[in-house]
Amino acid sequence: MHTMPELPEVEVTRQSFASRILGAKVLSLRMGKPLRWPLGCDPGRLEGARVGEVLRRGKYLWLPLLSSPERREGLLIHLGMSGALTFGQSLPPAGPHDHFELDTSQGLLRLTDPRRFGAVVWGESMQKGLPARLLASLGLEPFDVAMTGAYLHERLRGRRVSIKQALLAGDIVVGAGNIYACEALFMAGIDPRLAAGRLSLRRCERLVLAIQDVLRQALALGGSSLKDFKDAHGAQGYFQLSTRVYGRESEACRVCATPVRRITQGQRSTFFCPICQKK
DNA sequence: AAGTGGACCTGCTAGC
DNA sequence: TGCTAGCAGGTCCACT
Repeated sequence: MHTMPELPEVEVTRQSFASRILGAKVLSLRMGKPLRWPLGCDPGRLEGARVGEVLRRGKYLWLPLLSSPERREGLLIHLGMSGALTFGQSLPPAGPHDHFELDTSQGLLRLTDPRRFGAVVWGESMQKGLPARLLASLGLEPFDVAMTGAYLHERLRGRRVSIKQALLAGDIVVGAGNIYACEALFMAGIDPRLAAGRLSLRRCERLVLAIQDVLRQALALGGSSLKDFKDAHGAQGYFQLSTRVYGRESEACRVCATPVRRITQGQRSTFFCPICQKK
């Protein structure tokens, strides 16, 4: 029951427990082995707080914990590479990879994260302290109305990194990780090695649509389950059954049958079709 | 400022 | 069968 958390998986997770945990009263909080950052507060201070509406920003979730009317405290949660949240009233006993548990009046919220690149960080609000710092440099949400070809074109101007790496950096547009960046570039017919600043406005427009398209599709399929991603209900996703290039090295391109290539960019694998993605 | 590479950590699989 | 190398969904940070 672990994961592969790009935007669709994080959003699917959010939707799978947000309404069930809303209004719950915090009974206790326990941390296991260290995650990416320390929690940043005494776990006891959150007891008695009420859970507000769970929000998503990029691949982060914000869990508001209203300890009093004027306090907008909460927890910023990131799933890292291998994290998964589960929420329920009778979860199995905690295992060796369960490093965060929030017991509430409506169920137990648990983060399972073998690699521990994930994080649970307390903040007085989303706009203060460590949460604010982590969120500050995030780019636009892919479905923001301001997310247009013109915006992308403008933000990529002068950038010499490859378009693939520019997408992954997350400071221009959030949400597409390694899988969906590869998929979106394929759908837009763009060579992942192309310098970001050399994309024409027209290509930027196509790329925006492709990113939105692929994320929408993945969302509709409940996300990807590469290893065994499951949402907080335990339902798995099916997007991985339909990837066009990701994870398909040497297999035939679904459009032109040319073998899909795998290259390394910024220490990450990139999959693409050398024919369908010429420049 | 922008680009690059290292760091964090565990588990799984392919290959010998 | 058993060991080892290589790879995996992310992103921060230090350095050039």
